[in-house]
Amino acid sequence: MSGPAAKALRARPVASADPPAAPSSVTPLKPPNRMRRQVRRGETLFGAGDTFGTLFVVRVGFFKSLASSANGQVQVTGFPMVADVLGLDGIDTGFHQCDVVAFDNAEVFVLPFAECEQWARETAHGQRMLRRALAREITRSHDHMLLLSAARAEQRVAIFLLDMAERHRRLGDSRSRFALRMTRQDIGSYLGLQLETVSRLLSHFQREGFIQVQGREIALLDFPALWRLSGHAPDSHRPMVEPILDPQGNLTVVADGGSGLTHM
Amino acid sequence: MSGPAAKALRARPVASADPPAAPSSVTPLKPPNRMRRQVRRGETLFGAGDTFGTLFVVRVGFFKSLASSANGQVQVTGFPMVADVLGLDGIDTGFHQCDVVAFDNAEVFVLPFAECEQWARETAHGQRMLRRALAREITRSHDHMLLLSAARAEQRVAIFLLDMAERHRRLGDSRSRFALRMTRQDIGSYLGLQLETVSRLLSHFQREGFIQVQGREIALLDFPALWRLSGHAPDSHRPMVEPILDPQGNLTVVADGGSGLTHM
DNA sequence: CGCTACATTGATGATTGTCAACAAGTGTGG
DNA sequence: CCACACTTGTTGACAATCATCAATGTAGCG
Repeated sequence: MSGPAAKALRARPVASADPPAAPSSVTPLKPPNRMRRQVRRGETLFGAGDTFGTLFVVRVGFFKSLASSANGQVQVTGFPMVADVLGLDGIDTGFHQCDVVAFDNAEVFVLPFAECEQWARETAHGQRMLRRALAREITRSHDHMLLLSAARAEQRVAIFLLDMAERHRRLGDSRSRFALRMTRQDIGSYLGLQLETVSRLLSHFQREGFIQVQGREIALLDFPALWRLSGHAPDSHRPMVEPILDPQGNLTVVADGGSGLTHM
Repeated sequence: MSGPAAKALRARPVASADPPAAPSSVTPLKPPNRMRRQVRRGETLFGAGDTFGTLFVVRVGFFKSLASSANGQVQVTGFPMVADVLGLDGIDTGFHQCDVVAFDNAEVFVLPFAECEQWARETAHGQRMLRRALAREITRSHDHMLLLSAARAEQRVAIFLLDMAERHRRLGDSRSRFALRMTRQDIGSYLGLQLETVSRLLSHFQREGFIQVQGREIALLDFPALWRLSGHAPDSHRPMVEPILDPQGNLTVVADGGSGLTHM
């Protein structure tokens, strides 16, 4: 799967870059727009047990990631969407730990991990990007653990809705009207609740006038009320650092020397 | 709070190591045994909001790590013990997200992060170690999320006991008799339960003859029963890759050229 | 010795899971 | 085009788990 650069690079861990000589001192990650992959609705991008070789960045579409425990239980661990990084869970063991499934027809950038490693080795920026992608996953998990152990169902659903709203806002969509791509069961699994509980609470929120639901179409009508239910402050979302996709949907890959030049 | 090395290193992120020049072409991580730090019982190794500058590896002692949410809730996210890596949560933002508190008088290796970065940049092994430390944290979080959302109280406590047993075994202690360092409340917080529930279940397990409890002294008497309760297979623990401490309690830092030489 | 923190146990109730019925939407094939 | 199966979502009734409140016991520590 990884390009021809892969094995050549693994062999010589440090050293100067080898293939077509780079114009500047540092080879950028690659022309990323060439390396894409289509994933059709319902298809898995990768599955638990697959050998790990590449990272992915979502370019179009929505996904769910599923972790399964030793005893065979399956849980939704996240809903990756545009600009999210996928595949980090495979770095540790060399095999993916999660299934990642597309809700829609989707498209991802494919980043052979060997190239990412090289990039990280040769540029301070690359190193930072890779590390942050990993570290952000950690903080995200911690946040979610807190939700799962310390919040009541009402809080969880409110937090979920606000999180989805915030993520849509960041992508330039409306934060108050959007379509959920996942089923109530997916939401329940993600939040550690039964699907009936999710459904009931959505109905309840609607009766109270906080939201409007019709199937998977959601409109958030009363953010202050949802914030109150969630127990969080209005601005309590973690800051976004160094977005991975530019507004045009291209990968931002920054060379080392310059101070923030965006490559494409 | 972090030692004197911290700010000096933050200032010069890359560059060659500063103190005594390294003999070989690749500077090993450092003479690690010199960089240690004592933490007294009840002291915090670092706290949420502290500027991140160093990683730590536990050499002696037991800790708890605490995450706090935006709304002020606090949860125990883990019980680091010997050979565990601490401080990874600060990489993302540059500030620590957790408090880490010592249960006993403890001692940690101090790894200035700038040196870790350099090590990771210059050696394939270093890169792998850092990445794996991060990635393992991710898989650990996923496992814990599964526990928090999908397991019943009885399961959670059984899993907790088996996990503690396994970790003690790996450190060369008895896996069937050990002392819990944390309070019932800490356990409850970690497992997403109330302290009374933990206490009740421990008593219950004892009545059934699965364990023997007296305060914090625990003896596991019937592993098959606990495995059954936990819903896991006997061997369901993730494999250990490349231990960070050797049997003598020294950091294993491997230079790039050799194929597994242990430094000290 | 008494204070304090920690642990155990019981009684009670709230939250949420479970079971079940039904409605609405979607796609398939006759 | 309609009947049909199938998935998803909603709502209700009920039960179980676990949290809460409270009382008591115990161990460490000045």
